[in-house]
Amino acid sequence: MGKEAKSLNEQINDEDSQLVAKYISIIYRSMNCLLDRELMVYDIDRGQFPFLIPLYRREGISQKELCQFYNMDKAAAVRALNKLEGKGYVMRKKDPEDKRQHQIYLTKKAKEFKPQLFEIIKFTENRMLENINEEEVGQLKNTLKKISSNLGVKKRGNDNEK
Amino acid sequence: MGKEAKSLNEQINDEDSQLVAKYISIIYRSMNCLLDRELMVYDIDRGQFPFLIPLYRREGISQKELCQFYNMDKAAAVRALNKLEGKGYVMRKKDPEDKRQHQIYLTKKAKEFKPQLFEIIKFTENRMLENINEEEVGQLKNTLKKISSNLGVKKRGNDNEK
DNA sequence: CTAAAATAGTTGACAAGTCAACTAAATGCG
DNA sequence: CGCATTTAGTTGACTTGTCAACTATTTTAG
Repeated sequence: MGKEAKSLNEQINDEDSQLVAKYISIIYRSMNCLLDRELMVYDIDRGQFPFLIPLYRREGISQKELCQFYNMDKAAAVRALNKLEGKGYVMRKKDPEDKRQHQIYLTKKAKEFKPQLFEIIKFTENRMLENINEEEVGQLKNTLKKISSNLGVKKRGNDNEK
Repeated sequence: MGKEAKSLNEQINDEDSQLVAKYISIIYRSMNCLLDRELMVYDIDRGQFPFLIPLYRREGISQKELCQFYNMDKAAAVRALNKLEGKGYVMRKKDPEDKRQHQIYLTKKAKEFKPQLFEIIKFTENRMLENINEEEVGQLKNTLKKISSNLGVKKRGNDNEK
């Protein structure tokens, strides 16, 4: 196999190599690796930090609302918040008006971590979007938003019609 | 709960709700759910079928090449191919010229499955891209390709510089 | 030629995330 | 009211996928 310089992607260059689904999964996984590396020195993982973001805007929201923010399974939220609580980033309080729900609050540790976290988020976002101009990014977000909403809301376990 | 019609995303509508990273992960997960549902009736899972795609174009390629096609970890390929082999979709042969490598071939079962598989792939792709015109899709693929290459190749375990 | 380095594949341990089944509280309807 | 349904959260079992450490070949340099 002396000079097999061309990758499979260069040799096989048809529709199936250009699927949006393929790009999405490659980007998702690569992005995760990048985040793992950036977060390595901190006491928090890729699966947990996203839940802090909506909380920085508004504390006291419920796990349900956090799930909706990311269209994510309830079980994932429980587990991420358990870890965040264990590591001292959030506190859960029973909602006095509806004892099924929790109200989630940030600790001092989480508030102090905010600048570093947003630095990492910005870094990652910039890294992904290197050499892509602002207009193109705007168009991208627009299209991705449509795709999310095309796929959206059709979960089975969580909240079905009726 | 009475009239809490606005979701968190509608209330909190700043930069952090518009991150490309956020859209990517929402789309990735929703797309997986959709695929799981479509594949449910077949004897193959979401983690396995992607490896068939390059094989439909060219048989005999190695696990390494399959990994490169998806920028995926070697371990993931081993496991997916073990399942594909177990279910009778592929066969592995030792490459006679380099006994470290395997050459991977499709079975009759895999070849017969091809039309249904491509139907599902097309369905999923169409579902994601509903109401998005061709030009926009082209632009999207273009941008996603740039992002993949911005993130690309910087794996630690697999093949580093030098 | 031979020892060292690189490469393909494998395995174990782990994180993330889904689904399904469950609990407990709240709501709705007879 | 009081029973049935819905809802928020929890748990167990499972699939994907990563990293790190390992084996067995192959390649490279001395």
